[in-house]
Amino acid sequence: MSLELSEQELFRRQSAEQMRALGINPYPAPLYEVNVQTTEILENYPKDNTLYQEVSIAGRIMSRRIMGAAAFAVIQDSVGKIQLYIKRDEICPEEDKTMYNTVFKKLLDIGDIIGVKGYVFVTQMGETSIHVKELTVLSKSLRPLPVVKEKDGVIYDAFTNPEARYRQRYLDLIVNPEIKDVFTKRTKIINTIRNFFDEKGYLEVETPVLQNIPGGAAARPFITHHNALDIPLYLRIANELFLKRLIVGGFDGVYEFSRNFRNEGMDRTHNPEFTAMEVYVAYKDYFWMMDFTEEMIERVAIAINGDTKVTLGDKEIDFKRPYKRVTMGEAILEHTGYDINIMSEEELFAACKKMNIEVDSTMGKGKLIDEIFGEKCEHHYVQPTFIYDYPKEMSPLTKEHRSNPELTERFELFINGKELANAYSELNDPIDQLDRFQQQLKLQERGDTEAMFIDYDFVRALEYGMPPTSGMGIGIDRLTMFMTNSPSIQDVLFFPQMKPEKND
RNA sequence: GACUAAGUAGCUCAGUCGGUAGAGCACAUCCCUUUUAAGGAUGGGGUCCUGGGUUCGAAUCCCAGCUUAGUCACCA
Repeated sequence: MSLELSEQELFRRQSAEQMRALGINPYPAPLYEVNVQTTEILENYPKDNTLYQEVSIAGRIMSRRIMGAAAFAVIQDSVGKIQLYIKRDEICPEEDKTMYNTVFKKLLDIGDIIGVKGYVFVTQMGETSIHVKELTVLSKSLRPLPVVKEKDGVIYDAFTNPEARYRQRYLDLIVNPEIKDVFTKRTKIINTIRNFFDEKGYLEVETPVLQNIPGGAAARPFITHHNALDIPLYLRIANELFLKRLIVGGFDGVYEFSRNFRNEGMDRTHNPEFTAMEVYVAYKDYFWMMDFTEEMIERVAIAINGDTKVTLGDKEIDFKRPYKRVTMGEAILEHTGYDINIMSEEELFAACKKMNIEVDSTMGKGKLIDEIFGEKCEHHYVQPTFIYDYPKEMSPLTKEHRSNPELTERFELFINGKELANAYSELNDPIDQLDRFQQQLKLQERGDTEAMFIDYDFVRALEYGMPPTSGMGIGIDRLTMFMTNSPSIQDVLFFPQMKPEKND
C-alpha cells in the first residue's frame, strides 16, 4: 500500500473539506430513513405507476452523466441499481444553487454514498428512474472505484485482477455484485443442513478450537501458546473426538459447523482454515448414515438450485437419491482387474509397480490399497457415489468391519471425482481404540508428521461406554463449490488466505 | 516444492527492431434540461513489480527476487 496519494485521492480529500466548508458533513451521524430498495421499485413500478411517489432510498453512486442543469446518476444499494434523474431547480428550488452546482456536480464522485428522496417515473428512453427532490450526502469515498460498465449484459472494463479481488473483497462486492449470490447460497446451504438436523432433534453444539491434543484427523496442526498456563495449544484440525465425548455423555445426536485449521499446502481446493460439519448419531451404523447423507445432500441441492441436477463445469451432476454404493474392493476390481480381497501385501506392491503407481517400502497393505484407489478409481466417480469398506490402517477411529477384520465400516462420498464426505461406524471399543492410537504413535516415531496423537482422555471416555454411533463429516467449502459451480475455494470464501501484502 | 504465464495510469489493456510512455473509461476545467458501456472540447496523471547486468541508450534483452494465476507433486 502506497502512502503517496494519487491525484484522484487528493481531489476527493479536497472535496470532503470543501463540503465541510459549506456546512455539509461528509460523514453525517444521523440515521437515514430508507423506505424502499432498488429492485422492489424495478419489479413493481412500470406495472403500477401510482406506486412510489414518495421514496427515500440510499446507495452508492456508480455512474453519473451530467448535462448542464440536469443529470443522471446510477446508485447501487444492497440488492441492485437504479437510475436517478437530478434537476437543478428541483433539488435547489431557492436562489441558492450550491447543492446542485457545487455539491452534486463537483464535490460528489463515483463511489460516494448518498440518500435521495423523490418520486419514481419512466424516462423517454423507457428507464424507470427516481426524480430526485432532495439529496443527502451520507459518506464520501476517498478512493476511486474501478469503473465497470455494462450494456445488454456485456461487461466493459470488468474488475478482474484476482489478487485485488481476493485481497479487497469489499471492492469486488461493490463492482461485481453478482458474486454475492455465491455467498448467500453458502449461508443457505448451512441453514438447510442446520434445519434438517434440528428437525431430527439433534443438538447443535460448540467444542474447543484451542486444543491440548489436536485429534480427529491426520493433519499437521497450527501451534500456538497460552501465556498464563505456559503450555502449547493447537488449533483444531477436527472436532470429532469432542463430539463423541458428548455422545458418551448421553446426547442422541450432536453436530457442529467447525472451523478447522490445517498447516498444509494451499491450492484451488485447500485453504488453511476451512469449514467442516460433523454430525454424530447414537445407535446408528454407517449404512444408516449413507441414507441420511443422501437425504441431506438432495435436500441441499433442491434448496439451492430448485432441482437435484446441478451444472458443474461441463458436467451435470444429479443429486437425486439413492446414490450408487460401491465397496473399495469392487471399485478396484472394476477399474484395475485386481481382486484386493485375495491379495497379499507383496502381491499388492507388485501390482502397484505394474500400474506405475509410486510406492515405497514403508507402505503397508492399507496404504497400498488407498494409493491404487486414488490413482485408478477416484476420478471415475463423477455422479454421487458412496465408496465403502476401507482398509483398517487408514482409519484409526473407525469400527472394525462386522465381517472382515482387515476392513473398517467407513464410507466416503465422491462427487466429480473428489471426496465430499467421510463417515463411519464409530469405533467405541476402548481397548481397540488405544491400540489404534498406539499404532499411530509408531508412525509418528517413524517421522509421519500427520499421524494422530494419543488422546488418553478420549480413551477414558470410551471406557465409560459409548453407544454404537455413526458419524459423518462434510466439507462445507467443497459442498458450496459443487452447488455454486465455483472452480476455486477462493470463490466461496469471502477472505481466502493470501500471502501478506508488501507494505513499503 | 517443480514448471509455465502474467505484473505498464485508479480500472481494463496496447506498446513494433532496444531509441522522448500510449488508448479507453475514471479524474480536472469549460459547454450542454430526459441521457444509456463512452454528449463535446481541452487538460493533468507513470517507481513500466523490485534489484542487479548488457548497452551510448532498457517497459523491451539477460540474471536473481517478489506477487498472482494455472498445471503437477504433496496433503484430507
